[in-house]
Amino acid sequence: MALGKDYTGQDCSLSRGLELLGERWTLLVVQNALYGVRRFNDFQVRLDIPKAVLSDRLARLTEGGVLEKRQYQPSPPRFEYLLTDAGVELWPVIYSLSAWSHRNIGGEPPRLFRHASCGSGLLPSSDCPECGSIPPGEVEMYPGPGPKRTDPVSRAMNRPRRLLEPVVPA
Amino acid sequence: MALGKDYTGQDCSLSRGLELLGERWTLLVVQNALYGVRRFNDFQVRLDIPKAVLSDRLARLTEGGVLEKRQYQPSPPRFEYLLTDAGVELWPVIYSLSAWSHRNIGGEPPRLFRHASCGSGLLPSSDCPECGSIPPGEVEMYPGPGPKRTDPVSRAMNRPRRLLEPVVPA
DNA sequence: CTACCTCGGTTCAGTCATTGAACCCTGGCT
DNA sequence: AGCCAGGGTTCAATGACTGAACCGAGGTAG
Repeated sequence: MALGKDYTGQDCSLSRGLELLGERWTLLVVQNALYGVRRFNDFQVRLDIPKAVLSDRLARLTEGGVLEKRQYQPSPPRFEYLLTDAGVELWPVIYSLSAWSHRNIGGEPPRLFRHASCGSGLLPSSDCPECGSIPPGEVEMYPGPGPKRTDPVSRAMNRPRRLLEPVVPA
Repeated sequence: MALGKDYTGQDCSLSRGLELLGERWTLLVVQNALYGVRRFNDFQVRLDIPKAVLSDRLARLTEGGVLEKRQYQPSPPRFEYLLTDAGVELWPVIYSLSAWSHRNIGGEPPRLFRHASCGSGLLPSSDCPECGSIPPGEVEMYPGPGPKRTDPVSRAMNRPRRLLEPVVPA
């Protein structure tokens, strides 16, 4: 990750994971991909991230097998970044870290999550208390009490929706 | 986190969590604290981290309520850093990210984990497949097939042991 | 009493990453 | 012909990380 140096000498899987995912912005990009963001411009608008950094992060995540870059129309050529299966498997990591942060740092969450088919809120592990482990496609996201961004991408995301459902700004 | 700028403008808990935990080395420090490392020097030896950075990370984690600094002997004055309850709650986050990295990036793990009382390996969520959610104190860590560091702290850690049990280098 | 050792740091110059603004190119649209 | 959108690249300034050197309090061996 940062500073050209990797975590050489470290012997654990975590350090290898952090080389790919541990840089600034990277996990927020993955989070937004889970929320349905797919296009360069939409990531940029929603995250307020410098374009050069976004470009780098999308490229690394693509190399690393977390995202896949696809052309979604031939002309003008336009691209989107989709989560791979490996990328989707990051949902429990991202949710559990969000949940930890909410419990231990505070702040009102702008978005809440529930199991779409039974309506239960999720456990910190991202499991459903009634049904156990559930895939992200069955998780419904809906507005919570916290403050929300007002850019078009965030507004499109604030309507109740499943994870992974593509965001289409107005 | 990095660059004096925080993730201002972001509206999610995750960004607040990453301000505290998302810097280089921070999560590895917490991981090693879960593995039983407590002293400045032991972190430094095991992680090969610049002392200035370690000093900064321990201070931030202490401010942030993840660690607690304690003097464990009066003379000469010596200190240790213990995980708070909030810090211990990071175990599922760290384990699930490690497990993801192992599945999706590869490499042999130097350490494996099982539920001490029933002997089952852990699910990716860090739950026991037989007993469900278990506290870190009931997780036993034992050597896996992967390469291991040979510094004294790592060697002390490579004996089978519970999470959180203090590491005592030879 | 002196020299040396450990622990737990701090200081500092050099290197590398991030930022934000400016620019660029392709291909529509008017 | 001129303008716009999407998806980037370039570049100077700023800030973080690195590694080596240094430091001070308190033991301890000679």
